[in-house]
Amino acid sequence: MKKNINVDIIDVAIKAGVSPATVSRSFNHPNKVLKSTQKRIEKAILQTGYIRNRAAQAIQGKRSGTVGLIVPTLDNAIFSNLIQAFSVEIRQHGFTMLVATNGYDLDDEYTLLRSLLEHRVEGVALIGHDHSKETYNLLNIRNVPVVSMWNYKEDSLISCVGGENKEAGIEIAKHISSLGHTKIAMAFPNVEDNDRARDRKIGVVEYLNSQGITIPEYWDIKTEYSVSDARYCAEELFNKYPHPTAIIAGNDVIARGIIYAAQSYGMNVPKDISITGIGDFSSSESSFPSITTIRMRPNKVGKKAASVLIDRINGDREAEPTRIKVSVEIKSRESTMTLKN
Amino acid sequence: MKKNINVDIIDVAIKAGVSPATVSRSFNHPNKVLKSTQKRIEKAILQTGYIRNRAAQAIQGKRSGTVGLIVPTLDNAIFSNLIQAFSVEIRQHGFTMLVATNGYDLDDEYTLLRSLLEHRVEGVALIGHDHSKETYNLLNIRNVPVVSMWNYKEDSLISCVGGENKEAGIEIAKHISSLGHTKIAMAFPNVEDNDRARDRKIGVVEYLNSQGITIPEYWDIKTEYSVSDARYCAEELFNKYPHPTAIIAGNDVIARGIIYAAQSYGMNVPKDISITGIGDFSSSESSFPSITTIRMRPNKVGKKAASVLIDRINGDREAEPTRIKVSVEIKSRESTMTLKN
DNA sequence: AATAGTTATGCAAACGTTTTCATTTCGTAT
DNA sequence: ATACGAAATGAAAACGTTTGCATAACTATT
Repeated sequence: MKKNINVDIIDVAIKAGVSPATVSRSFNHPNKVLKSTQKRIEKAILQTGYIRNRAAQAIQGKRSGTVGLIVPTLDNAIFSNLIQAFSVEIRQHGFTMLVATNGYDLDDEYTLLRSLLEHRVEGVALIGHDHSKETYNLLNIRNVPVVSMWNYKEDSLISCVGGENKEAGIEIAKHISSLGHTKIAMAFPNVEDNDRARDRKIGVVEYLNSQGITIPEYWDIKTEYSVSDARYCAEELFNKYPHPTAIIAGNDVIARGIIYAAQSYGMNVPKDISITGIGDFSSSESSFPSITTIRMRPNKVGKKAASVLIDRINGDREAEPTRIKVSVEIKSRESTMTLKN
Repeated sequence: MKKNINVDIIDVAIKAGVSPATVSRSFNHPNKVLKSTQKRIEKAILQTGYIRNRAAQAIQGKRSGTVGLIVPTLDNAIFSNLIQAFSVEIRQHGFTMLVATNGYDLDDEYTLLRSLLEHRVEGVALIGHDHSKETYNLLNIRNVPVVSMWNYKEDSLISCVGGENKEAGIEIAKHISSLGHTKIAMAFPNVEDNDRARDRKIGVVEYLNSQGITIPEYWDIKTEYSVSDARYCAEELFNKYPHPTAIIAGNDVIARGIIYAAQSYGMNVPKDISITGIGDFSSSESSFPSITTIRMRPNKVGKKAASVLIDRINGDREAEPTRIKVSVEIKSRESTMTLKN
């Protein structure tokens, strides 16, 4: 078996009877080379099994053809819709995606960003607005095209695409309150270093307060971003009395964990207790009961963020951040109902 | 704000009062350079804000510091445990991961593989063993270190790490059959181009046949890999009579969709119907009811696959494929019970 | 038929590293 | 002190592209 590891642009050029420059042009400026020459080059590529070397291209200081993505974790429905949509869109434009996960650790994020920049990604996508000072600094100094996904912020330092999480919190609180609930619990993850969750929580609390409802500390549950931990925490809650008549969860994954807990305790959702999520992940509509939640349109956010990033890569490096607000919307489904008394 | 986009190794060298060669060595062979010189170089790096250029490194034909990963989709719990584990392990060894999704399209996969090779990934990870002839050919010709995840195959063409999916099918069928069920339905995705699902299904069918049980065609359900489609397909099934007393799903996601369907039809799982998954994804244990399934250890597979790939990258290019079988194991949980008659 | 304008191609100099080989420096044994 | 080997460093060639500039080959205009 012939191993053609080392065929380069020169071999192709020779085979096709042209200069390396022409081969290069046929990749990067196809309109600058004669159709017939292109044919010959293509044939030579096939014959030699040539695969162009992007590293050699990237070294020119031009395009590397990659963008970087840093997410807290891949192992969670929260981001998977978003990332998938982002990935598809980015590829449509000929980019390949470098992915790194930081496990919600902002220092780690900085290291990863550096590593991505070493690979000369043309742009970077991040989640949310909580990033370390070093991260922001580096992005700024190197003038990296960047977009933050998931959370809209009108005075963000960098471009962003997302919903207004505080508004999401308000909307869901409004919904629950309008159903007559006053004995309400909350289940959120640690909001430090996590602006998405923080804004949502603030929205919930502020709205409820404005309605004269306060959430006692023993109903302010801290949980991880996982079904299992949410279930566990909810069971802890159900072991004690009194029970709330509604629980507002920080996202759909947590909501699902709580619903499982309730069901395993023999409660009926929503008859015995109403439970809400935020996010509207892909399985929330088809679960049983389907989850009342706030639609944050992860697919739209992912896709839109990709195109914002690409625009920034191709466009004016000095432009003001692009900020796109994706509207949020209440999805009233089976997991909530009017308080019976 | 000073924009230091273009600081290179030479600038650092000058600042540190050494030659570029020494700076390079301090990255790649730190033991070959004096401690005191290293200190000076590090200081110069900090002062200049230098970020090394991996593209320029990769061009030497040496290390690019990246590995490629091609998965059908990111938007699914099936792969997320796996990928997360893979990603963490790969990074531990200083690699960055290029990710591409092919949407279960094998031609697309080939294109993506080419694109990854353009970026000179040092190795590639794929899912399963169903790949196009061109893909296998390219991997072979270029002698790319490669590992296939998720499915063990004793005569695989490439290295692999995974469980034996046929065995998984047999085990789950054995479980259901041992509970006394004979009226059994199946719900699998399209098994063409998907060896994982195909092997599982074969295992199920063969074992049941050996017990004298056959699955009628109207109980052989085709579904997509999603909660919503699985739920929809199951509802179609429940609309007709007779009902099976057990349903074997191709994986946990499908099982979950079926459970929702059953619950929404007022059935109790497992009292009215037993439902099984395959895979043991992270939320299967904490859902309600928890899902009886076959543990395929996605975390272990991902982690192990990463280390196999790295070994191959660093090791003998001509070695026989490494094949690691990760044992499968039945997890009997709440979604199944003995047939009551 | 001569000229100007266009288009296609080639030449050669970059791009930012790594590495081989040569040289210098240093420590140590005589 | 001197010589020797080892360790640290530098000089320069290489890696595989891209691109500005120059040239050659056409086309269209008069």
